[in-house]
Amino acid sequence: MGNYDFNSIESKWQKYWAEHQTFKASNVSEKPKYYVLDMFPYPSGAGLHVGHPLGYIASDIFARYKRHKGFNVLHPQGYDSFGLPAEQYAIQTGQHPRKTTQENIARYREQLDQMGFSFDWSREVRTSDPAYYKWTQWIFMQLFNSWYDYQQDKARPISELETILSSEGNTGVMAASDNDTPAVTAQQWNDFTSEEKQRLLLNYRLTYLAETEVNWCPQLGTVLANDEIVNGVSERGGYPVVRKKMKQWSMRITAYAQRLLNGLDTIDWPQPLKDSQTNWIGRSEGAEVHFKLQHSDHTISVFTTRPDTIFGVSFMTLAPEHELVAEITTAAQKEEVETYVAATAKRSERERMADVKSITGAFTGAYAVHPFTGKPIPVWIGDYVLAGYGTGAVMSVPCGDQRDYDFARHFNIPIPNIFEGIDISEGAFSDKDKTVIANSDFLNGFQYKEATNKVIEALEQKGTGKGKVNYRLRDAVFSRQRYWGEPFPVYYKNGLPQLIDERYLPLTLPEVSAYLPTEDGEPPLGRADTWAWDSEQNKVVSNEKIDHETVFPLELNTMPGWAGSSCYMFRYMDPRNDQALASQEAMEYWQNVDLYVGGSEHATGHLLYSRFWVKFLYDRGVLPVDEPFKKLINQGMILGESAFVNRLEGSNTFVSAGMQTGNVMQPIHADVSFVNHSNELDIEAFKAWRPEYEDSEFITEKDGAFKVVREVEKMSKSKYNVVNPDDICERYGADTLRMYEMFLGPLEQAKPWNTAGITGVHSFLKKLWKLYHSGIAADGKQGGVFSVSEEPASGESLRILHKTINKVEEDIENFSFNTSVSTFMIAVNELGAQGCNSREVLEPLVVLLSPYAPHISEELWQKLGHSESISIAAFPKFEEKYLVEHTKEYPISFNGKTRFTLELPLDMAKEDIEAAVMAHEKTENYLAGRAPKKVIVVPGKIVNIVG
RNA sequence: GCUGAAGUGGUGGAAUUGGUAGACACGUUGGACUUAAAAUCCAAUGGUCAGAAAUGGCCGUGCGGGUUCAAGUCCCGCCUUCAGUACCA
Repeated sequence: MGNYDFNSIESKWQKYWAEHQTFKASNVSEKPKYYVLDMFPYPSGAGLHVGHPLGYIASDIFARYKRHKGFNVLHPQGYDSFGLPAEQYAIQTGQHPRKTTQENIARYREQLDQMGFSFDWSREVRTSDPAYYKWTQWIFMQLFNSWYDYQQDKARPISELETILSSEGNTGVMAASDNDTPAVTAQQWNDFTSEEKQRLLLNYRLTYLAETEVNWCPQLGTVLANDEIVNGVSERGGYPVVRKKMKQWSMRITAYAQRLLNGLDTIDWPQPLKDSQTNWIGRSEGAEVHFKLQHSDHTISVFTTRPDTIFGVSFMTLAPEHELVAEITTAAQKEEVETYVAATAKRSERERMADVKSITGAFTGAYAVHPFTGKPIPVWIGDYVLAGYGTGAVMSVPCGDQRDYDFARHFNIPIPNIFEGIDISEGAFSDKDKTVIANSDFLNGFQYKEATNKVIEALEQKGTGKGKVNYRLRDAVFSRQRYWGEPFPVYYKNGLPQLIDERYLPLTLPEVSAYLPTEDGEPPLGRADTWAWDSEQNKVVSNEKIDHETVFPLELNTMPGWAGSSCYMFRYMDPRNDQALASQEAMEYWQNVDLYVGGSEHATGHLLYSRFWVKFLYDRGVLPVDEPFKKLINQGMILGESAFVNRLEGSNTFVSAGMQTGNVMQPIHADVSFVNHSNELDIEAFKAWRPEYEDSEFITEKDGAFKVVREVEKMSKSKYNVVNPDDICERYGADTLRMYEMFLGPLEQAKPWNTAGITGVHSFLKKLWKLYHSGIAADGKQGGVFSVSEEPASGESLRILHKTINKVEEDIENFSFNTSVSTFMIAVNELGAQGCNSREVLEPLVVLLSPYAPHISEELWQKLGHSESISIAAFPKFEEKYLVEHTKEYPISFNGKTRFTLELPLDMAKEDIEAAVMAHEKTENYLAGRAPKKVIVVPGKIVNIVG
């Protein structure tokens, strides 16, 4: 019957599925819905390596499984196709990013198709497609036109705020707003010019333009959000990042801090991921305390989590960037303070982080007044206080905080002790649950909790402070000085941002002569000749037409990468709708994503931002749900096994791994394709790789082989350790690749790719094929096995089948796909040994296998006599009766009475059971009168009864 | 430092959640088929001791204690590795 010709089987079914649109999901169905989504890929020029599809395979198994289970499954795919790499490639080559992006997408699609995924491609979206980013721009506009009302705890239209302002002013408004929002009465508001009104409203809008200190990356020529910076350098490229004041769009995500936190309790995500979002949001409870300054009208506000230690304050510290620093510094201290401020400003984020140990600061000469004792408190500045957290100022309690303690020690500031019976001569005591407060007036004798409540009460009475919850989360900078991103639907009239009318969306990206910033430092869109908005004709016109009446300059920044990915999961529900993000019916039907699969690196980026946008759109009545992803699985990364050849330092001689005797070696990456599975290097291939290696010497092992050193690293082109899925599919087939990736280990764990092991899975599929066609079982026995017969199945083979169904279903539900592969192998071996060839058993087995190995399953299913696609077949049901019916009952007596009966497989010999009982009677357990609760019997082997 | 995850054969990893530790696979060794290689198939494979053998004994899940008839699994105390985060007041 021929060999297992996976290449032709796989292309045959892939073609069949495409032609029949087998996986096309309908928005109208009687079936229950299930939405399975992968984090969509950024199509890079390098194509996919074997690590990328891991999550797609897992989600595809789940999607196919759910279809079998009778669900209407939505399983779409698309591309996150705006982004920096395409733009940098464009800068180097002059090639339009649109073109490279299209080419990369075509390549991705080819690779994805090859792996037999059951995506509904009719719903594909691309973030760089104007028909798609129309809705990204639209959401931006909704944010611009909204404010956050803490009283109703939701976002509301900005027009409602205007109504409130015109009748009551803003004093009663509890809204998320800028810190320096001035108080305005209704009278003042109504007297405002339209421009003044707009300026005030910008303080409330959920996306706003503000002069903020941002992370500027000179090499990339753009600002970065906090989550795009890792260890003080840019995530992409690893370039230094400096602080810079710039006018930028920001998203008022801080308004949603508490709800983003609360929502975590309602979703089924991995705990580590929830933890990192919790930490990122960084809620802390405490108090805000206002310290009046001596000889000045100014007040310094601080946030503290330990208001109970307020009597331990011996100084205050401001961040060097604090706005009051210049004003409060005395003439005598001016020079010292200015020198210090200048010195800290010059230091990059990275230097500051690297050098946390050294203590620096300066005295301002100013004194604050203690709110309770009235004593003067010296005000210092120090860079251990961060401008971006809390109020940028702290009340320093050296006895209770190690940083304050170190600072006080360094500058000889007194360290009063306010803890009863605690020695603070060596360091601060910060364990708040183990102290009793002393030397603290009305707080004496109280512990942390009561003392905190009392202080807050007292502060509120005096009007010098209040209880407060502070969040670490910052508003997210939303502008990027890039070309390849969504343009803002914004133009500027007298420097004030105006939205273009939503009827004229999308505002499409203009053409530019080059993708670099302009000479005067403007973003690339500054090069566009046609980038002005005619507010009468409502269209983009040439910059030359800009005037003061009707034609205005458009925004030159573009949106960041996360803009397009924050709501794409809803667009899939109705991707071609040009009237709405998606129709109400579609959104009501699909609700939100039931299963989302992707990497954990998006914990504090995409996964936080999309939750924010979804909550916002829920508030505004656009979406019916307020969380995008009900359940989330993080697939682990597949790592590469790099190969290093060692070169003698400064020479052209390479030395095999076993022949290095203490010489200084320089490891060099060799392409893994030159190395076989016993770590032997193909010297000729290596020589031919680079001209400089052509004449190299090679010191080999005694047997003549040259061995490389292996090391596990991230899979990357630059490390020459990339394994390509195309090659694997070509050689072993997609079904083998799919099953092997699952077999490699637990889905959520990082693990190195090792091609050697793939033969195990591959030969399983070959065996299955052979078994069906030639009836030769795995153990070589001939028995006509699997050449399907209509005979009823034996009890034992039904038992094997249902054991397998039970285990595989359990595995899929728990995402333990790795153990299922073993289960299939065992089942096929056992059935082969049984000589089972009944259709009754084989059909369900083939269906059961299909989520993992869809192509071979489909092929065998067809051969079993079915003409319909396997994906509409009913999933085999696990029926316990097959496990039960084919077992025998044995009564077990205990202390003379029959205490219970045992269910055991039919093939269990009676002698074994009797031996078990006898063995049990000798145990201490029996002698102590304990009844057994479980009996373990191994046929022909050890027997054990446990109590 | 803090948070989280994890330590099981030569390797990747199983273990019905307290009940035969090492499933399944890779690798290795031996064998079959080949002139040979590849492919394929079969057998053995945690360590150790006894035995010609069948077989049996002992030790074994990072380390040290504990609970239990029974611990990879639970409790206490350590060690190590990885990941995230970091002067967050």
